[in-house]
Amino acid sequence: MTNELELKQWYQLLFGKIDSALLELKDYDGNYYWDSVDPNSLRYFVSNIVGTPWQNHMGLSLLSVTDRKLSPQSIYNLMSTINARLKNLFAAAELSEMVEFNYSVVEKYLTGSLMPDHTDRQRQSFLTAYGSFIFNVSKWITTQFTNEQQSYFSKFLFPKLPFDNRDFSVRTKALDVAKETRKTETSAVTPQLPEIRAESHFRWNQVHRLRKAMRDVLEKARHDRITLPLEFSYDESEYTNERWHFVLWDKESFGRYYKVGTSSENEVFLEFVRAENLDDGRPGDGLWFLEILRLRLIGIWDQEYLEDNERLKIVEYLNQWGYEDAVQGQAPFQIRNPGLLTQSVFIVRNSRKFDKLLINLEPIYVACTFARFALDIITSSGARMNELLQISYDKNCCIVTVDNSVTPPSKNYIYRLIPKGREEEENYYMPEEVYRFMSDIVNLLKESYNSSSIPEVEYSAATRKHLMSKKRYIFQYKGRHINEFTINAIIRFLLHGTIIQTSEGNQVVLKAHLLRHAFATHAVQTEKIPIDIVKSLLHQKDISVTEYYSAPTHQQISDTVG
DNA sequence: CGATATGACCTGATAGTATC
DNA sequence: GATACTATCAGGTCATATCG
Repeated sequence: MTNELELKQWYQLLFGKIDSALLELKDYDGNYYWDSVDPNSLRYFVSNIVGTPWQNHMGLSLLSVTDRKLSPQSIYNLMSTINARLKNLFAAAELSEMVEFNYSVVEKYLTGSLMPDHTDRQRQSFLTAYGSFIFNVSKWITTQFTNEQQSYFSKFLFPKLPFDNRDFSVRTKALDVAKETRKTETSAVTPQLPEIRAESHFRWNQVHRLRKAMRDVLEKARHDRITLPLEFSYDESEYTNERWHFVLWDKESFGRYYKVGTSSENEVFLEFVRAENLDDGRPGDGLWFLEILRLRLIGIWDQEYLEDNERLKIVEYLNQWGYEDAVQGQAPFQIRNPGLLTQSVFIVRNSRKFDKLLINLEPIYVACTFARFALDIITSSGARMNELLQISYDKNCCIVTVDNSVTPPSKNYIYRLIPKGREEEENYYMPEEVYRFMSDIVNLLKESYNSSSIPEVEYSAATRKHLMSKKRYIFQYKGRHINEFTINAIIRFLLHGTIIQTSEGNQVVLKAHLLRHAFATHAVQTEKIPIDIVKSLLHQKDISVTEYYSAPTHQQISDTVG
């Protein structure tokens, strides 16, 4: 018996640290409660909570919310919120034991006399999370345990508070403010939704053509046995009416020419030389992202070696595009997937060193491709981030049905994805174009994997990960599922420089969820789709949520009046 | 080795929504 | 309509890779 226990990882981690009765607690069927604790939460518990005065309180709460089947993400959020706050509170009020912790401390915090620099929203979040723990534990303990157990564990109950959220109006206030912000931002994006999609296609085409031009040159060079570097230019006439000049390098030739070395693979890359207007020969703008490269904004740009004036210049530039926290080092184009956007050490260092505009095109092309795909899906279906990420290349997810009741028969293109709050797949209808572009991505992936199939990868987002198995997710690269952080970064990259302003003239920072709001508003107000249809398109259960989403924007109201 | 660039993993705030 | 839960989004820190 003891042996069985000692084999368990949680037992090894917690033995001798937390209360032993709590550690060995079992349910009616004789299963240990700690067995079902989510690994992520267990890790957090071990590294952050063990050793604190509230470790047993938190442990009991953790078991209760786990047994009551809250989602792993919720549990993690609750636990980390409360833990962070208790840490602050104990330090600020100089407490050392749980018995000293009572409602007066919390009251001081909630009224702002303790830790005045915290926001109302933080105070309110703590109260909500704390209340949730108390609620769950008290409900759980009275239904699951004998009287003796109840009285034993009562010493591990967080003290009840004589007030709840209703006593503090901060929540409603905070929510109203947030809603209003969201509303003005949606208002700015909605009228531009078609343009956003068009712009993303246009820019993707630009990069696509550049990649093709580069590959042609490379092919020719190899065929004719010409050594790099090699200058080339081509005309970008579709919109820009410019001729762009580049030099094709590889690391070896660049290294020889500039006397620098590399220990990594010999890859080709581009140097952007100049753009000229085809009519009058004046300098042109070139690609939309050149300034991002010039300022080295991909990834974490706020490095220690930056001179003050360089830093100032970047902050100003980012502020101009709506990144208000730039001064704190906000990194809008930081991605969290290798192989996307990131230019490589060689490129970045040498760009800086020789003041050249060097471009590692493939990571940019890949990023733009996924960004375009994501934008297509969100702007045509209003899908959430988590739904987007679920799209996989297999017959259970991608379904095409034929409707024979009309002539000629029409096809429906459907993704089967699990929406928020549910456990079964539902239908997401897509335009045919989305499906067509998906096969381009599949080809890109096959090429990059150098294989006739694409591999199954682990689901990346922590939220709902427990529902998602390893699959051939479309949003993947280099053997990894692309995560939500990356998606937002590449969307911002692809649409960078698109002017989207609120009525007050503030530049809006795009993110996936904002586009969902814009989609709903656009569908109801402009496309005149009935609200109950929009509700089902968005996979919402409650029509009042859809109504809030799709209420007319300020812009549309003023258009009507004007 | 030192400096810079990138990656992996952890933490936590805040927005959104299903449900009571 | 409020609450309780669930999702999105972002920042921090430390480890590792790259190159002089």
